[in-house]
Amino acid sequence: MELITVSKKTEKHNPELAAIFHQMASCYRYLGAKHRFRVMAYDSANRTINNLKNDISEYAGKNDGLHELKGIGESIGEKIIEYLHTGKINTFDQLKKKVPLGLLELMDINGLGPATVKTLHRRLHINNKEELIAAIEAGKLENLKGFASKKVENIKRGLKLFKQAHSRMLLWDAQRTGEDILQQVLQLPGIKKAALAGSLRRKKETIGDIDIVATADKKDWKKIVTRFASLPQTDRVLAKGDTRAAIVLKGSGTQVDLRLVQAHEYGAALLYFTGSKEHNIALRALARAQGYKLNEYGVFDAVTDRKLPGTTEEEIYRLFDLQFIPPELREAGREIETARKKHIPGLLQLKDMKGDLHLHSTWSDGADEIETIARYICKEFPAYEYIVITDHSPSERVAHGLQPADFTDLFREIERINKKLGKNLVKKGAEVDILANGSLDLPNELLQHLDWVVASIHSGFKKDNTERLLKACANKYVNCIGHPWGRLINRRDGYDVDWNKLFEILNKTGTAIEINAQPDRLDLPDYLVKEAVAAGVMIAIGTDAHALTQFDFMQLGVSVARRGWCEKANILNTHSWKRMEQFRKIKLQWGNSDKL
DNA sequence: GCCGTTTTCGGCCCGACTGTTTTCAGTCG
Ligand SMILES: Nc1nc2c(ncn2[C@H]2C[C@H](O)[C@@H](COP(=O)(O)OP(=O)(O)OP(=O)(O)O)O2)c(=O)[nH]1
Ligand SMILES: [Mg+2]
Ligand SMILES: [Mg+2]
Ligand SMILES: [Zn+2]
Repeated sequence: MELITVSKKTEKHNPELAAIFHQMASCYRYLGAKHRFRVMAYDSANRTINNLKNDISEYAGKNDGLHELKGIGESIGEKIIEYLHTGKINTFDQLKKKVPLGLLELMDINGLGPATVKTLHRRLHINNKEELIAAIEAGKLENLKGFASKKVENIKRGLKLFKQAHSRMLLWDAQRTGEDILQQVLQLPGIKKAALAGSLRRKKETIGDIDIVATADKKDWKKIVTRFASLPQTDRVLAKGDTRAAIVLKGSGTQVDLRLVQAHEYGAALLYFTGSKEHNIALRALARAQGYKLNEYGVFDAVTDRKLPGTTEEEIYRLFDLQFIPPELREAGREIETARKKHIPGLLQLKDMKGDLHLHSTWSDGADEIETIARYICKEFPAYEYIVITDHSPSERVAHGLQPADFTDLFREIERINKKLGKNLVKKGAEVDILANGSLDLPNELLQHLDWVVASIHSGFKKDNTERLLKACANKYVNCIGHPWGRLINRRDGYDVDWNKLFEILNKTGTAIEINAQPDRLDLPDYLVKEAVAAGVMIAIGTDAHALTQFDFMQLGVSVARRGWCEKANILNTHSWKRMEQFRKIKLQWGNSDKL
């Protein structure tokens, strides 16, 4: 236990500070085109701060700590310091005097941008949503130039929809819907090729809409767009033109964007529609600097406008002397400069996975018998060399956690099944609860007989849980910290963790950290995976499956790892069980030694 | 506002669709 030093109470400025910069960006967007680069700058600062490993004060405390962050320079850096000292940013206070904050909310309504909102404010003195609704009801918009019937109708609908504003979809759900719509698009007469693009192709943890790019002969486009707009699931058509259409699906209200190009433009179109927006802008700026023009139709000589050969994404990247950048890395990070240096890693692939390290059976709250699971894995995941049964520990009462005494029977059952299978596929494990004081829910005398121990927190989400996690790491039988952040996407924020400290101790003790692949967990999240790997921590991917179909969640775990820039070697369960045992042995040796 | 294999100043993407226009601004991808 000498490892555990009291970690400083983690301060928490990031969410509020990021929100301020987001609002400042919106204010400048409202104030007009002359501020458009400032808008990009504040948006970028907002993104950066929302994806930090540590609290911003940690970076501010270090020399150049702030400047090393992407999108934070002289001016925003000073504002961060000001905020940390005074709790306010003077420039923001000034902005708020110029731009009523209610107007920012109006700009979030579909179809309302800065120009429209400015007119409403200037001419009708509208300051917020309520006043806009009242003005519409009073018929005040009808006399306004530029606000004819259709526009007013659109605003009304936007206001109504805004009330039922829904959260972003989980990646898993969006993939199912996306595949479904994609199949229907592929059936449309004239379609040659079609693929999912946008955030879905980049495998972001949440998805705003479904983007599909397709190829067809130009003569067929009109027909295709019409057929697409009248798909059985179509609730409403948002836009319908010569080359693209957007619909809203019945029930879910999910938006689907379809973009058509000719066959030879496919690579450029896929590149465009995959994004991200920031990646596109950076690529296009690079193209321009090299005397080219890049758009969704291809690469063109900026002077002659002649199209350069090259029809695939790979060829387009190569034209700019860049390595191919996998979609998962195309965000607003440093992927382009990395590709220029040819340092893009060979990312983890699904086929690299050799086993599942987190799953539940009927011995606690899983739906299936261990034997059923084992047979299913043999059939559906023949590449797996091991699966670890990690049922819950006693304190998880609702999940029917196992009592220590139950493990004798459990071991016997696992041995029986392995014998029947003729191979040691099934390993003995547990997901042991980390109790409020950081101690474990099962005794060491039991843990020492397990092949793999996942320790995780299932209570006390409101406080800083670093100490509890560190204490669990200090147990030589704990091999992995499960769902380390404890967040549930769209439902519950993760608890506070001093990630620096945790990564350091994980590394020192030889403990792995989990990517829990449940669709609403994806925990660790991608940006922390990257940081963990940089800190030398090994990653373990577990589906946390509670039913047979959930073993497919492994692909989500792999997606998170890829977005965290992971190679095969960074992931523990790409290795043979022999290597896994070595990993465990090193920790045992550490545990038996003087521990530094 | 930020940023830098060429630039510590002068760049920071480019095109489709809508609604209202008499020739295009605004918004979105
Ligand atoms: N060049 C360029 N491309 C853009 C711009 N906005 C969007 N795109 C491209 C890149 C995006 O990934 C793609 C789809 O746009 P979306 O608005 O659906 O964004 P995306 O799918 O990335 O995220 P989402 O989860 O839908 O919010 O279109 C832009 O302003 N410029
Ligand atoms: Mg999208
Ligand atoms: Mg879209
Ligand atoms: Zn759990």
